[in-house]
Amino acid sequence: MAIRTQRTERRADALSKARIVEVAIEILDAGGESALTFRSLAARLTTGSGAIYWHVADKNDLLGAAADHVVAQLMAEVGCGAEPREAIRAIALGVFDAIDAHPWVGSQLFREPWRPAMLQIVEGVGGRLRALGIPDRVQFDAASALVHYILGVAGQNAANARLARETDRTDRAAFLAGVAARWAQLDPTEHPFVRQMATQLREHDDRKQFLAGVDLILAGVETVR
Amino acid sequence: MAIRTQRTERRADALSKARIVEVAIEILDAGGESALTFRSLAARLTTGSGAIYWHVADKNDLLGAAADHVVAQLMAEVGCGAEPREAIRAIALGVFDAIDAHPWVGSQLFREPWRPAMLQIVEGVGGRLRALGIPDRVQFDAASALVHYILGVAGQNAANARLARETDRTDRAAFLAGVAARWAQLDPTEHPFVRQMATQLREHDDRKQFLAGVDLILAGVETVR
DNA sequence: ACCTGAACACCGTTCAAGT
DNA sequence: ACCTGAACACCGTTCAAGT
Repeated sequence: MAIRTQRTERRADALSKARIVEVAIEILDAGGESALTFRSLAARLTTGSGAIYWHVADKNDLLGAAADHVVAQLMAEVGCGAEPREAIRAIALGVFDAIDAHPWVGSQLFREPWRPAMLQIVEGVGGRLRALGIPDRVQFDAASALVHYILGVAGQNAANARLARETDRTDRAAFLAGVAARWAQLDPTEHPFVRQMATQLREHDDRKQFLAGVDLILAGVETVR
Repeated sequence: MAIRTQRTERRADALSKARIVEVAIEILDAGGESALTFRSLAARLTTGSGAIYWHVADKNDLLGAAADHVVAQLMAEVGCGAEPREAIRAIALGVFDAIDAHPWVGSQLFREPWRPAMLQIVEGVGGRLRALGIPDRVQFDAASALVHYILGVAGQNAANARLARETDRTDRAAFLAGVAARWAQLDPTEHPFVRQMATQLREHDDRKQFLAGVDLILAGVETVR
């Protein structure tokens, strides 16, 4: 029974929360939120599904830790630019691009506002607003507005990515073109604006439009300075 | 076997999509997203779980239809105020209050941007922006910014409500106080802004802050007019 | 045409049993 | 201390069978 004893021998790469999160991110990136199950994760880690619970409280904790890891990495890459406005833009774009690469993060950011992911984003944006030297009251309103706007786009992109996967229109441009086509067919008297927006949606750069929204809020902040 | 024949007799209130959605909303409001299952729904409708599939494609369709119903009602109540800026504020507050009453709607708004719920919000906001007579380009950026901001707050409130239910801190004020307490205990050198924000969070009116965000974006729009 | 409810193929989570 | 994997209590969805 040499095979048997070898099988149960202690593995070289012992299980750890870091390793579990790492593999979880790989599964999420490859197959979306529905692909991550304790069974698929255990199979990839060549262990039992129950073993994961020794390192992770539950699935919520696992998803939260995975999102924290992605956001921590992105915030480290953003660094601390000199000019506050530019730094805020960099953070916003960093989150946008991170959700583009890991769509499932978008829906995770909302859960548990005391998690590192959310705290880092709020601190990153709010700290730069404080550096702008605007009144306290405005600081909090502006930080809240910017973070909620970023979350909103993140959540929408996450949902779109899920739908794109289901429809087999893998890339974002093709998916948005599909949405535009639907919008364009709406009743002109009931939805004149959405119809007009559809033509824009077909050829627009949504990353650029995202940044335009950030600038719009920042411009509003200057107003009440 | 009189009982048996009576049991299988056709009910007075026949099943319909409208009736299914109505009861689904009741369950969602009472017990949150996790309370709605085809089994619980079938029990409340005194029918088999399979019967629901005759009127509804799947759970996604059911949740979407429920959210559409709530949003349609709220948009009807908002009406069409004279001044565009006031109308946008009214729509935003309408969505905010609707999610306060039906938190599960918050996470549903993201899914399928061609659903009536999303279309009505985009049209409502965008149409009023057009009435302001600003350039096309700015109109679309502003509509995108406003809708994504509203969605972001909606999603966050939905997540908070779910957490509040799990923690038994049913009302929003108590939940936010709990978040504030956590934030206040953070490391002052790592999270100076979030710590300062915590004291604000404890006693602030988040409905008012939500409106302040809308005004901030509208002020930004005036800038590029 | 519409409804019934058992059956199927999954989940997350637990836990006695192992090393 | 850490891992294993069967078992439990659920899900959404399907579908033969009924009226």
